Amino acid sequence: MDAILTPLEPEPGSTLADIAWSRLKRDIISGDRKPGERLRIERLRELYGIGASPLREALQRLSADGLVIAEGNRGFTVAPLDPDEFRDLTRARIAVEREALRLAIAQGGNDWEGSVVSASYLMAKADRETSPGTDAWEQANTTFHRAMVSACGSQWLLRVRDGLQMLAERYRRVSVGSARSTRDLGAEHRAISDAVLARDAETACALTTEHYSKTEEELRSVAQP
Amino acid sequence: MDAILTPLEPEPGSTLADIAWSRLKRDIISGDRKPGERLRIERLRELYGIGASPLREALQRLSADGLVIAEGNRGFTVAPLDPDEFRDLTRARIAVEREALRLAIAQGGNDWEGSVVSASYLMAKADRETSPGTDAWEQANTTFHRAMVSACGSQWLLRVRDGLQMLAERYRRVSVGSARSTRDLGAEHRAISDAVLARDAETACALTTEHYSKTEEELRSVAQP
DNA sequence: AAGGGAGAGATTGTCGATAAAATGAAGTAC
DNA sequence: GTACTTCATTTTATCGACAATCTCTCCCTT
Repeated sequence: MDAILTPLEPEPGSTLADIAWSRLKRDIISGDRKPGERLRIERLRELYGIGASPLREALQRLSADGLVIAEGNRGFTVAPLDPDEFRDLTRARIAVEREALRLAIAQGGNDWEGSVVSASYLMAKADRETSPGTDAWEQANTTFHRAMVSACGSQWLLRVRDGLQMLAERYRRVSVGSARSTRDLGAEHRAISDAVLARDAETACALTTEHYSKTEEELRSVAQP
Repeated sequence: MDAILTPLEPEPGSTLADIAWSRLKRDIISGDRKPGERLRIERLRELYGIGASPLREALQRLSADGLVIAEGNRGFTVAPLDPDEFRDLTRARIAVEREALRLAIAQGGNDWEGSVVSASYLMAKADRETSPGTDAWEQANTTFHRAMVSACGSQWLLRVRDGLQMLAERYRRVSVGSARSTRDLGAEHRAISDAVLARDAETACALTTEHYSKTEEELRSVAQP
């Protein structure tokens, strides 16, 4: 009896600041808000129909997340994209992910194995039917890589990993399209999940490292023609 | 000519939201704001003499940092301390720090070696003259461990590391005092910096892992008598 | 051409009003 | 006595107007 008149997400415990955060995040990651773009409060108010106070709170959170740059008395901008920063980000991501992967492979139980199989199946489907840059593919990719490490046993390691993955996703989504890839991503994903299910930590780490590095090199070559 | 009448930090580009963030952070880490304590805006306004809007923005940032819990329509609280979470945190911290340490040892140049020597000297002094929990010791400790990994070559890895270190510091500062330690922290620190300067990555990683793990176990034994 | 404002425009912060939600205390039915 | 309502109180979240502060540009003086 309450499903008809719901002008905004009626999720329990949600505030306008939360909604603004989640929408801005989505739009920045998808490239809808361009890197370097100034985020003027007045404009955002019109765009999102949300008042200044919740918007400012959301922008502060996003600046802690690394998606937005806040400069005192000079407002907010979408964090710029920089090939060197993506290299840096990739290095950090590989470092964190390798450790998480080793821990997950060492400690994961049956539930984890099940989620790995499930995510691999959906990833294979997405690799066949869609391509990088689409919402569907990106979501499958996010879920796939997260499933591999989800049993690492540390919520904090996962939280850190998720943050880095989010930043990397923005780089990929914005840069993709101009990249004519010769890679077989389906094969790479399959190899990773095979190694994970075989509990071969060293191979899984090596493959994942290569997987992320290749993406980084690919985007680098696009940025510097 | 502007150093006399400065009621608030006159640092360029600083806003009240920044000041509120930094003060709240300091007070939470030092244990001045107790774990689990409710952070009512009205009360904080009186305490810090800052309006509601900048305070809310600061609290949102702190919630992204992990020091504050924000629950929609139920306000903000200082993140609680939980021995299990500290174990989790320590695991994540060790994972990140090991990778950063390996990278720094592999890539560090002369400047880095110099900063390691300098930080070790000051750490040794602090280990002799102060004890864990004091501002002086904690600052030396923070600088010491950061110096070891500062040449890792990834700003993002450092940023993540700093965030975890900050959270861990709060656990240590709040829990210390009740702990009657039998450790020789000076010796542990010396061993670490020796291994680092000898470019012995494996030993340095092993010693750092043990160093952090011992702290975690010590605090665990305090929490469950 | 360098330096120093003046002033326009943005950003940040304050305050009070109001809406929305959670809390807690009675009260009521069973 | 327990569980469920109701209702007043308190807390939180949001808005909108205004004030204060800062930034940046442009123009003027020297």
